[in-house]
Amino acid sequence: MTARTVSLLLPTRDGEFLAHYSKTGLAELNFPSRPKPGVTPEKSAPSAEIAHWHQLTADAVNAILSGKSPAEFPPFDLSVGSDFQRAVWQAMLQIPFARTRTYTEIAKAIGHPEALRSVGAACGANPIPVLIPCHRVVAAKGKLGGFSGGLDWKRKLLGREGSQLELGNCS
DNA sequence: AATCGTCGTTCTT
DNA sequence: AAGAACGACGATT
Repeated sequence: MTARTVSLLLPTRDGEFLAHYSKTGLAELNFPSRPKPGVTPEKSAPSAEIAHWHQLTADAVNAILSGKSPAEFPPFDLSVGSDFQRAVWQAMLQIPFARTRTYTEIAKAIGHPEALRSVGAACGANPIPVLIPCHRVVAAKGKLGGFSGGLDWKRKLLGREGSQLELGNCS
């Protein structure tokens, strides 16, 4: 029995994202090219509370896409994740705007210095990309690592934030 | 370039 | 319930 969620379109200059809200907050955010299969977006928010959350989500997403630090986030519903995954996602939220961390640094930050590979898996399982900035997690030696939404998005997001990418120049 | 260590999650018995 | 396989990694050979 899956928890009921409300899905709303989120137009940006880079296409229409799709945001999913549970009873307690934003539960999932999809990139334009990867809508969650089998869901049809609502025409409008069914409650003032969700309308407010959606406004906050839209503002935050648009801010980041414009290279600006987001002012405010909606509440997140991260109840789907395991303890380990939530710890990783929380750690990613601590990464300052326009900065990056390596998978190893995140692993150390949550007290599992050896579990860096699992950290990568948890990044891929992040239900709210862009706002939970999985794009700011990069591999060691300036390598980009991977990205669930496609590496082009990771580059675009980091570029918009003005992060310095030292790619490929480390042979 | 190929291999190995490492560990949480997911898929198979 | 238990074990094997699989990674958005990193270090070594």
